[in-house]
Amino acid sequence: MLQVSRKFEYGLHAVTYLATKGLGRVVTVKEMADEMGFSQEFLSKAMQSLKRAGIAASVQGVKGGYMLGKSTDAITVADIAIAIEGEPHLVRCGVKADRCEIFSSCHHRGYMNTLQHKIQVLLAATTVHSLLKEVAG
Amino acid sequence: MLQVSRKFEYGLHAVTYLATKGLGRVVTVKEMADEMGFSQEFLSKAMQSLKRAGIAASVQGVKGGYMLGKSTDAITVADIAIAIEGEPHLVRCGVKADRCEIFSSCHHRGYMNTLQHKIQVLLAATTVHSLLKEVAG
DNA sequence: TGATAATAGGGTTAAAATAGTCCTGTTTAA
DNA sequence: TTAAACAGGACTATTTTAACCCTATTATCA
Repeated sequence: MLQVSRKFEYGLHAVTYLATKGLGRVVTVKEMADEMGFSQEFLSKAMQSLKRAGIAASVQGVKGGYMLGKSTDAITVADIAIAIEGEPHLVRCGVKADRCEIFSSCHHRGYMNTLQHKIQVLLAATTVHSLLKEVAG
Repeated sequence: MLQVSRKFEYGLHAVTYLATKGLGRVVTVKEMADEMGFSQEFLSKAMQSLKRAGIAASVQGVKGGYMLGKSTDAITVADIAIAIEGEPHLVRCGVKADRCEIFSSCHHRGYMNTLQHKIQVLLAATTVHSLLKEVAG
């Protein structure tokens, strides 16, 4: 329950990595994968998602790679999560109301939706900029 | 990402079901499974977890079944989650530090631990009693 | 006292989600 | 025109979750 996917972790690490390299510097997926010990192909998928969301920008061709698409204080952890995992659905009936057999008498759907919103607020409250100031504990 | 397991949903529904039946009334797994459209065997596992955590109490033998083990305002959503899923680990390095390849230079471990704690606080802030007053939306 | 209806729980299988790989195409610097 | 990189579709492997099966135990009741 409530565990973040590896793809999200890769994406978050990649963003902080790019951030430490500065806004303009182009970094290859290979460099990041080697540096952090991730699967290059899989990290590549995460980068593509980040690019589509505008969080990263890419340069194609030889000497190509990725860089940040925005400043570090314009990217929140929520942005990265949504880019990589899509909109979260804490509880199943949020996704498929017709599948839930006790939909009409459900006692916790409202609560779960509220909870999901609160978690989203928590994620949106942290920018990459503030994350970089964190010390590993 | 960030989706609750079916076992937890079953458990939560079962607890609210027991709560509506009153503290003393013994209810069988069969009744709950039929009523809510769940797998009887799987719900049974969830009930066993809830019992071990003291959230539910059981009566064995014919005429046996489950009832709540505490009053509804002494059971939080966090209690149910921990009973069924164990302590949550939002991020992997919280589970296996030695497996994480960038442990020493990790920029987000501290943040993730804090985040996890905040989510736990959110879950602990809702009792079954307050949940029953929620209206499905 | 034996049949039955229930919880308790170990072990196994099935299904779904996640993680990772492979391959082909496109872009572009040198 | 070659090579290094991104882009992305399709596939496979692994892991996790969900469900099922089977046996044991408990306790009611005819």
